Amino acid sequence: MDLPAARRRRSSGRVTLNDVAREAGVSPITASRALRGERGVGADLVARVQEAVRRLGYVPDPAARALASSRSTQVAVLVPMLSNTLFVDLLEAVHRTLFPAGYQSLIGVTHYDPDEEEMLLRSYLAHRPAGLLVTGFDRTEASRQLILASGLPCVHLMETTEAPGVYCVGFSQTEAGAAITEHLLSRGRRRIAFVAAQLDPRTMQRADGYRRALRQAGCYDARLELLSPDRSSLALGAQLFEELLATRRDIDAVFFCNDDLAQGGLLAAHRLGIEVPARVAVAGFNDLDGSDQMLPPLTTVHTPRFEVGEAGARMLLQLMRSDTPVPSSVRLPYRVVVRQSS
Amino acid sequence: MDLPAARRRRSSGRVTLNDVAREAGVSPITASRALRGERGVGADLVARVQEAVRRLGYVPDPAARALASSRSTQVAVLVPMLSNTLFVDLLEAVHRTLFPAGYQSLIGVTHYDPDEEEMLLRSYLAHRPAGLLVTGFDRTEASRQLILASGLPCVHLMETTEAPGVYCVGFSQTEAGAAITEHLLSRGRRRIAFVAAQLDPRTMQRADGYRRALRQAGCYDARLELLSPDRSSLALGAQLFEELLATRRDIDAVFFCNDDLAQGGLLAAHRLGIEVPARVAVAGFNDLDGSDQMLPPLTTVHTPRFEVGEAGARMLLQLMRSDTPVPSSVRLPYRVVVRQSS
DNA sequence: CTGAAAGCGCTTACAG
DNA sequence: CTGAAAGCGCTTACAG
Repeated sequence: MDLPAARRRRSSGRVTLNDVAREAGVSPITASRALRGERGVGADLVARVQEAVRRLGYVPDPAARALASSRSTQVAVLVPMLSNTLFVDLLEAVHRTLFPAGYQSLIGVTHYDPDEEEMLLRSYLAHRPAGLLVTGFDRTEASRQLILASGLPCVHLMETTEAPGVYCVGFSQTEAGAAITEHLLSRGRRRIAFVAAQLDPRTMQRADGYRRALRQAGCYDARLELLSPDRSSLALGAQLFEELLATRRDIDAVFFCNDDLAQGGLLAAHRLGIEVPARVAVAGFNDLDGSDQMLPPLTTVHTPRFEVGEAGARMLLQLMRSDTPVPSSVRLPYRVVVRQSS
Repeated sequence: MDLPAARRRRSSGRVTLNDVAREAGVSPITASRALRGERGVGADLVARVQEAVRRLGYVPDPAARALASSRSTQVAVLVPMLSNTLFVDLLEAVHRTLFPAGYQSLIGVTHYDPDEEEMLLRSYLAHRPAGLLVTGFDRTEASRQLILASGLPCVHLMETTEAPGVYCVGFSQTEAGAAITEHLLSRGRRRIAFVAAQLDPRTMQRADGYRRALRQAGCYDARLELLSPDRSSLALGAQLFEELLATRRDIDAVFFCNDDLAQGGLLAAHRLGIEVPARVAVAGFNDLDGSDQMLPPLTTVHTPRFEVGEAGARMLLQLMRSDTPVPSSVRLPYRVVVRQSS
């Protein structure tokens, strides 16, 4: 054991593919192919390899695999913010779909900042992920180039486009915004305010839907929009609702761009003694936890984030297998949930 | 270019450490050392290497690094559930501390299931993380062994122990549970109910604190505990509150083990026309988003999850540098936040 | 303080 | 359908 070769060993005692191959009486290449389910390997050999794996307790080394194949089993998933529970649900669905297929989610939170997204992208791309899941289409030109140059399969979540070669799963934020506005119109409301925070692209698409619906009804009034770049929260919703009521006294409805704001607005209405929906109807967006518990229960749009996460992950799985998903753009249904606040 | 050697090339065109070394006129080993800030490299050489890195746009390959050093720059972080925004805050603080130091968080969600934690641990350990951040101490024996056998630095979050060799940052869930109960006692309440969901270890520690405080005051009554193994949510809080009021009519206060339950309870009280705090005082735990907006604003315990995340990540950073953190167990302060619900 | 050699544990590309 | 050789891009261990 004092041979130079032995002294140079750095072996960690880890069970390697070589050990498995020897145990199964095949070559390492065959063992590798058998493990990865590459077809063209005899069924008997596959069985022998799997048995050897079980007996030895072999665990493949992702680092070695990534180095040799220049592709890991990690999928980078970029979302704006976890305090918006919408994205927690999305991640949950992504994880449930990807993990059983052998992929880990490498979660990145961009805080709605394109520059931060670009930085995360650089960092994660170095890890040779097997694929990319990103939120929406709004990013820096450099980010776009990074994604393109990586040549990695990439699926865009939450929004859709028909641009060729772009894979995406989402729903129409604009139409959903219009739908909830039309619901308020159908209740006889005419002075419908729009209150938004964060002002990210999807929020502004909802704003577009709101505007379109009101213009169509001949009720649009730009002064009824209250937009704040601050982070969305119940407290901000309450504050904006108060501000709205103090400055636009004739409104008869409010569409909040997210349920947390709407919940805050509803609580503020209580505090101010403003009757909902008698005096003002209130609607939210996303159908988050607690909205059905509010007083009165909140009318909102139930968005298919679980479905988006699952379908998006499935599409990515196809791309990673070099299959071509058809269609490349999937638009999922949302649902207006009418409760007592409108 | 038709030499056998050339035909076998798989080069991805990637800029490698070799390129950097050549550009800087040093050996790859020296370049490697200079990049990792290993001391014992001449300052002039370090500068030349860094200049070459900049010029070539070199990005180190984490897979190759992990394979060669059997250590990656990823830190596995295991939390129970992201729908409890407590853990979103924790992760945020962890990421803010680890990322600038060159580490990525590999987030794993256990869903409060020790078996799922074990599975995630196996999967993540294969990735040779540089360190481990786990929630609490309650896990399978196999998980414990996996962590031990990995030899990786590991910091436990949210709870503390004085057991030697165990690194942890948290606060006393038991004392915090006792403190909020004592606050209710100090308000003259004597029939104080305890309502809990999920029933994870930390929830049960809060229950212990509740019991201890009430026993000390001679007010403990086991029938005032309402424990549900279901997932915590506003809806469940509302339901449990109704159940409590229907079956324990003489209570004068409720301590909910988490703010989401308490918020649901407060909303249920409104619906039922039960005055808070006149008829029943209500207290929560964690001080989550919206608790200050409730009607009335919720009395709760503000828990130091940002601080736990940051201090825990810092401690892990020390361990990964092979420093020995002193002390090995850090107990952070919580704060009883008295609002109008009590 | 710097370097030449070997190796980490896989997979790719070629051959048969 | 199976395999021997080379290589992925780093770092470790040894030497000077």
